[in-house]
Amino acid sequence: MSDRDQLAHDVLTASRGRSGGEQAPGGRPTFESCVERLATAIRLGVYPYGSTLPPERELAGLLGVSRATVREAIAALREAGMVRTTRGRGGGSVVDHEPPTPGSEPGDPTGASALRRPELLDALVFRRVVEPGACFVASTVGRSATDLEELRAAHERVRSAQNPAEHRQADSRLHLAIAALTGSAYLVDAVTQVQAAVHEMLLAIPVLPVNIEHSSAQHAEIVAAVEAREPERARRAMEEHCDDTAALLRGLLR
Amino acid sequence: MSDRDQLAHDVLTASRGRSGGEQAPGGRPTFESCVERLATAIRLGVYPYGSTLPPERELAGLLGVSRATVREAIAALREAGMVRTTRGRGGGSVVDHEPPTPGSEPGDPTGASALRRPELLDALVFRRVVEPGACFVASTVGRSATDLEELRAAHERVRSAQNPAEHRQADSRLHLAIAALTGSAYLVDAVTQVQAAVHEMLLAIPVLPVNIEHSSAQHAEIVAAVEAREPERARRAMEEHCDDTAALLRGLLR
DNA sequence: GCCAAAAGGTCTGAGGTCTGACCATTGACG
DNA sequence: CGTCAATGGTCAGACCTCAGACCTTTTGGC
Repeated sequence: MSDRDQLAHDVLTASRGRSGGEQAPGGRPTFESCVERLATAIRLGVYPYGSTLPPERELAGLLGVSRATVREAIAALREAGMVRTTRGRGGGSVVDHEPPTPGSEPGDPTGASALRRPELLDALVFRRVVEPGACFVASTVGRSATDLEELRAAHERVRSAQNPAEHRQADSRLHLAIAALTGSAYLVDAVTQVQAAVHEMLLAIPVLPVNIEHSSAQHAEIVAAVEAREPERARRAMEEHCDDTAALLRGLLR
Repeated sequence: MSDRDQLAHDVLTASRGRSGGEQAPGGRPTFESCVERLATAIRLGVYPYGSTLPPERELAGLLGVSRATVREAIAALREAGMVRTTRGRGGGSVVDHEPPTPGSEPGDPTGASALRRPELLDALVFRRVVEPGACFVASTVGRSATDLEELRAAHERVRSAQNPAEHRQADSRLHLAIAALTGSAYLVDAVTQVQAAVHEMLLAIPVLPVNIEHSSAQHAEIVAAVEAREPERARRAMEEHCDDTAALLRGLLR
């Protein structure tokens, strides 16, 4: 199993969306959580645009559900325009470019997420703990050459992103790559959750080029510290990165 | 909703046991996760010995499942000897003293948990990130007087514990109380997970009085730092505490 | 060009879970 | 001392999910 597959496994295994504690009363938690986990994995760049999702039978194993449920989830993604499915050998579901605002609720996203705002702000607190911690651990544990390769590739993808959407996805992917360096499924799970929340928040605010530049400088420092195996420096750098992002989000979301 | 109820909500909402990614093929993930979450909440001292669990209808809401499933889960706990159930007004399920080794599998726990050892060791890594982070946050955010009262009460319970089992439970409760200080459901969730893992590991090794003494000194320092609102000091103290516990566990579990 | 492998598409019976209502028991309160 | 509200106990129908086999389509390799 390659590193990418391992990361995919961890991300797909990540806790279902914290919908406030209670599950949907409709009575179909499994199907909905599958849709959410797959959509999150795609949005966070685990399966980039144009790539092919694993076969349904494999996804069923990764997600821990039956193939029938996976199929329903993929059908939902297909209806949402996130994937295209073809049959036969070499076929599968390829990730399509996400439409601008395909949201199931046509209402404005800010209004819809008003109920989730406390949870999203909580995610920022959690992130300030988890991501710097992941940087610290990533700077101490032994990591394979392929792991480091993944890290550099993810960093490069962030720097060469052509548009905000691409940058956003590559950014998430970089943060996940750092977490994956630790080899801790718990940490990857936690970072997946916070990145999903951050992603959702960033979609709701305007992204300025100055923000991206600032972010890129911090990314460089973080990656350098992790590669140099300097735990304290890596943690500090990620703390600053989280603080700045959090300040931006807290300011623009209120 | 009181602080205690809020904590109960967070703990019960915590992610289901990370059974390695895949769910039990038997096909009853919900029921089993209910049993595990309730048992964890009891073991971690959210519902101390002799206290009464919330009514079934309320638990159903907290756990996000139907009352029928809650009833099955409580029935399982009853068969395991963890609770006693009485009917009528003022009745309910009261937490009974846990029998020494009621485990569903009569096999030795070490052998049974051999498969989970990588996950348990991973929990130690995650803990080293999450608990110090919770201490840091708890030392920065505003906390209510009742929150601080909870903290002091939990600390006092640890110090006055009469036997190892009681000490173990009070210790978990103290760590949860610190996490609850942050007001972050994510952090409480994470600490719940790591405490459940730590609890499981500590049950498998002999506990020496010298370990408890060492631990108590660190607890005092941690609580003092949190109360004094010194984030760096609190984090550092908890890091040491986690490192020492981890060293003990890693040494005795291999 | 043929064929086997790889993928999605379909079906069926069994079993788990949810919703919602109703019954039975008991103690708190007037 | 009686009432009744709170609590556990029970049931039925609908829906969801699972497992596994089988079919259909497509393509890569011989």
